[in-house]
Amino acid sequence: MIKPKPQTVAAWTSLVSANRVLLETIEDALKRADLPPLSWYDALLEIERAEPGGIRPFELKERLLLPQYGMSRLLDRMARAGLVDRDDAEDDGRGQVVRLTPKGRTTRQAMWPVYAGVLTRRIEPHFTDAEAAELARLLQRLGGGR
Amino acid sequence: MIKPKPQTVAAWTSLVSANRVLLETIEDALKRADLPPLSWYDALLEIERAEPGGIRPFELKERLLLPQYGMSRLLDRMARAGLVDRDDAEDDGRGQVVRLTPKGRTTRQAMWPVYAGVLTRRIEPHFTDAEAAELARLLQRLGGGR
DNA sequence: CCAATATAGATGCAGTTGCATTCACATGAG
DNA sequence: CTCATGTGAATGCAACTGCATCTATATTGG
Repeated sequence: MIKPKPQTVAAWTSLVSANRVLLETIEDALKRADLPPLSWYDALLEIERAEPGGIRPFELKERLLLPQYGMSRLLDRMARAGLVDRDDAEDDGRGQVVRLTPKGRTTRQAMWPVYAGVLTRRIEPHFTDAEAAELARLLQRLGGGR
Repeated sequence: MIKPKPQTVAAWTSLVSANRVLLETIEDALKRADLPPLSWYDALLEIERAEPGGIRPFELKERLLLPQYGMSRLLDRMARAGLVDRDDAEDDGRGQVVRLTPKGRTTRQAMWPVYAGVLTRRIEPHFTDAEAAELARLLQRLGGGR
C-alpha cells in the first residue's frame, strides 16, 4: 500500500491552496481593471518574445502547456479581440504564424502592472529574497522546468 | 512603476507550472483508473471527516475554497452518482446536511491509492524530507493556511 | 408582530473546457 | 509518383464554470 510522507502531502496541499488563492486574486484584479484573463497575458508575452518572426501555434502550445484545442481557441478569442494576427505559414501549408497587433502589445503592457502588483503585494511580504529564491528552486524540480 | 523581484516572478511561474503538471498527472491517473476527478476526492474526504453529523454545504465550500454555485453543482453531480445524500437540515429550513453513502466511502477509498501514488512518485524523488517540509512551510505562507 | 436585511442554496445563460474526430497538408517508403 | 502514415490546426458535442439573479428561510430592529 502506497503511503506518501506527511511532508509530501503537506507540500502538495499547500501548493494547491497557494495556487488557487493567488490565481483568484490575479484574475479578480484583471477583471476589475477591465482587462483580459491571465491566460491571455502568458500568450501575449510568449508571442511578443517571438518577434519579429512570429510563432507557430504548435510551438506556443508547448511553451504554455496548453492542449492543442485549447491553444486553437485561445488564439481565436484573441484574434477576435484584435490582439493577434494569424497568417498562413510561408513554408508549411498546414500551419500559421501568429504575431501581435499593436493593440496586442499595448494590452499586454496594460496588464503587466496589475499582474505585477498582485505578485508583489501577495508574495514579497512573506519572504526574504533568499527564501523566495529557495522556493522557486524547489518548485522548479516539480514542473520539469519552464 | 511596480517591479517585482526576479525571485518573486520565478517563484510564481514555477508554482503555476508545478501545479499544472501535477494536477494533470493526477487527473490522468484517475481517469485511466475510471475514477471521478480530483475535486470529488477533496469533497468526499471533507464530508467523511465530518461524520457522523454530516456537514452543511456552506461549510464545505469554505473548506474547499469553492464558490457557492460550484459547491452546489458539485454536490448535484456527486448525489446523482450516488456518492452523497443531501437531507434538509433539522435546525435550519434553508439548508441541508450532506453525508457520504457507502458507495461514497468506497469510492474515496478507491481513489486514494491512485492519488497517493502520483504524489509519491512525482514529488518524493525530488526532495529530502527536510526539503519537502521546507517547501510546505514556505507555500503555507502564500495560501493563508489550510 | 412587521419590515428590512442577511444567509443558504439553486439556476438560466453565456462562455470555456475536454474529448473525439475531422480536414488539410507533409513526409517517407517503395 | 502514390500510398500510408504523421503532423498542424479546427470543430461538434457534452460537461463544466462564472455571473447574476432568484427563492426561501432566518435574523434583527423597531
